[in-house]
Amino acid sequence: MIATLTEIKSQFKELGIKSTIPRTVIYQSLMKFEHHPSAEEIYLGIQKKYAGVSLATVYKTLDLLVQKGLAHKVVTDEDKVRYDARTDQHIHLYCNKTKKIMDYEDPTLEQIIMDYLNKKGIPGFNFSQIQVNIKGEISNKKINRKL
Amino acid sequence: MIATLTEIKSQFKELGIKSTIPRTVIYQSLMKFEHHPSAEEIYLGIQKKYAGVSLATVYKTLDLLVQKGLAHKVVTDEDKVRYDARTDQHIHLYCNKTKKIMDYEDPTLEQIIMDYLNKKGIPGFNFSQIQVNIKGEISNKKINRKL
DNA sequence: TCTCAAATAAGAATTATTATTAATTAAATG
DNA sequence: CATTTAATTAATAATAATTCTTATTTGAGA
Ligand SMILES: [Mn+2]
Ligand SMILES: [Mn+2]
Ligand SMILES: [Zn+2]
Ligand SMILES: [Zn+2]
Repeated sequence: MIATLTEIKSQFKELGIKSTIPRTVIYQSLMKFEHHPSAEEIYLGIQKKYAGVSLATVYKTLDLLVQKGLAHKVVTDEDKVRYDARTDQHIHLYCNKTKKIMDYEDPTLEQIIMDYLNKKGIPGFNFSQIQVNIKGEISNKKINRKL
Repeated sequence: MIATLTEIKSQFKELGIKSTIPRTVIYQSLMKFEHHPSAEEIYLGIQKKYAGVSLATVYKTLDLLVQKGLAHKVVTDEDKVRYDARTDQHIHLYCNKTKKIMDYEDPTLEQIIMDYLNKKGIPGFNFSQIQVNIKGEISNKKINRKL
């Protein structure tokens, strides 16, 4: 999950992304976050390691990563976009209380939904991706979940 | 689906919402929209029938409706919240091309998911609502779908 | 009808994000 | 390795959505 600098650079090269220090730092930071950070969180998180990166660059780089398929946007009903270094199909748990967004692995459920939709189809609509968001509240018993 | 003014007023009274002209007009407008409008769309749509309502009032009223359970927010990766007069469980189709959000009825699929989750549970999480968003593109064959 | 707490209009303020532009930098080339 | 140059960045201005402030208006109850 956390890639080395060399790996990132070759990944960038493959995708035709010019490799710069801000870009590698931002991408590494996004991957290291244990939750789904906003642009500002990444901006702040970076300052220790690489002060001087501007917020605009963070935004532009995140956009680039999204466009090149290295990251996904995650939206909530707050006015702030979050980013996700995971781009494979997975489910998000939204906690109404803490406002945290957690990854939830359930390949079986995803498969059930996909099988159903692939068999049935949606008249007049060509679907390419399904998104399952589950809202609720973290319950007292602590589970070590990826935020 | 489209309620009469008297119905709206009694609905408001039940929920402890003071009935005012802006509120009833905004709520009626939201219900009449065949798609999932933004605050500004409602603001503009209202002007014919009731000019003079301010945009701030539209925002405040929509927030109130959401809080009282008469409307839901619908978010997209654009920086603009949409509103939905439907508050029952239903699926949304997001068209990447037209950016339209359509309601999709599939009680069977919803039931399958609910059954699965209710049986299995999510460790450490108390879920209250699931949201299924299906992304893709409207296909050429025209289907009369609720936007 | 009168009263008054609650709601509204108008516009200022805030916040997240995007655009502009001059300076910097990374890759390609010799 | 030094040079070239197009792409990237920092700084900051601009924009767009939403929220806040406050003086005025309004609707529900007495
Ligand atoms: Mn915005
Ligand atoms: Mn905003
Ligand atoms: Zn995720
Ligand atoms: Zn809907």
